Amino acid sequence: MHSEVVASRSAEQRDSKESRNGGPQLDAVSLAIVEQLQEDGRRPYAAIGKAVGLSEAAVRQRVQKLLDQGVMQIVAVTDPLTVGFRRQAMLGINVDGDLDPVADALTAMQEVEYIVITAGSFDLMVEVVCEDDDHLLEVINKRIRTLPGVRSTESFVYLKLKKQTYMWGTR
Amino acid sequence: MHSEVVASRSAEQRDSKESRNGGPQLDAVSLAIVEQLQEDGRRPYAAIGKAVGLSEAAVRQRVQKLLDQGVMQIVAVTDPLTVGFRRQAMLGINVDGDLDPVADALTAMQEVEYIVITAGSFDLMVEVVCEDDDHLLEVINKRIRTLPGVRSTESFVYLKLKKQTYMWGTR
DNA sequence: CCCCACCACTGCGAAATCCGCAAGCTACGA
DNA sequence: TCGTAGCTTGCGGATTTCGCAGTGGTGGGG
Repeated sequence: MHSEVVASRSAEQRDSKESRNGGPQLDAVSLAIVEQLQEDGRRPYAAIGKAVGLSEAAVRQRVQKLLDQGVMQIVAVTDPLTVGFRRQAMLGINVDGDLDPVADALTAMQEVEYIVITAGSFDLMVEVVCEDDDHLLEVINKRIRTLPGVRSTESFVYLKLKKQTYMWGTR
Repeated sequence: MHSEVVASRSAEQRDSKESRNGGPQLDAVSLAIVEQLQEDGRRPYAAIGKAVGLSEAAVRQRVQKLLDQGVMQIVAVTDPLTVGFRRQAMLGINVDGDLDPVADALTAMQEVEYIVITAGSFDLMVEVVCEDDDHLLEVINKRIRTLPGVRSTESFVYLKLKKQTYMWGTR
């Protein structure tokens, strides 16, 4: 029993160091736990334990640690349009010099819910959620385009959200 | 008691019909429930009930309905890089003619986790999650660019995820 | 080599939560 | 007037959560 996913920490742990990108690397068991919670964020610990081959308490500890470390978050996600935010857009941004100051300033804005540094014809791609056109205009024109370092922006206003999934892993 | 969020169904419900965009519109109470679960997807029903002014049973019923209707989902979200998917990209796509066939084909691909129809110099923006460069190349080049109707694509490979939030509402 | 600290896991009992169900109430529309 | 829909209260049993004590393995330090 308890053999479905063998931790085998000694074999898996070859690169357990912090990989340069950010968070710590996950072993096979934590990965399996994340997958379970990607299917259903409210799944009970005992059920997860059964699936990954761990006791209920162990799962609880791991989940708590994953949450504390910020590796994952368990939340409700919706289509913002349904929740009363009627204007949403993706912005492509080009920056002069260091990206970080701009990225940090954007992080501080609550209307900005998603920020990625990219390779390609944009340096940054950010997603903004606004209440209406006026709000969107203000955020883009007054708050983002005026940030020091921002050279140019291009806007893609959302017309319809077609798909939104969180089940990589489940393949 | 039970006065923090007054439902006042008669006043709120002016536009309760299906708005053209998709899901049904939410009243103030369901909105408050969603906000609670955006902060913590595992928050107990009783606590939510206290916060929004509803009984535990009523919250349970509403949450179940919201899940069934697909208005929201309660899931774990992570940075894919942490979970072993080492290549991720945003694609801007331009399409000849009707967008829907292309959007539907993309929806069927499990590597595509996010699809939006946009106004601007792209018709579609999609986010893809892949295991490595080979995988990414195959998805873009062999599976997406060959779809009938796809005129052109532009890729923005992710270098670093800087922010990811799900707490609109909480403002 | 022993000892000890540390960490992750297990097992268990108590408390809290979940869940289904029933009865009663109100608002609303046919 | 009747029926429906949604909420509330109350309840009990099953399940889950949570804290804590105990165990086993691993890696120093003496």
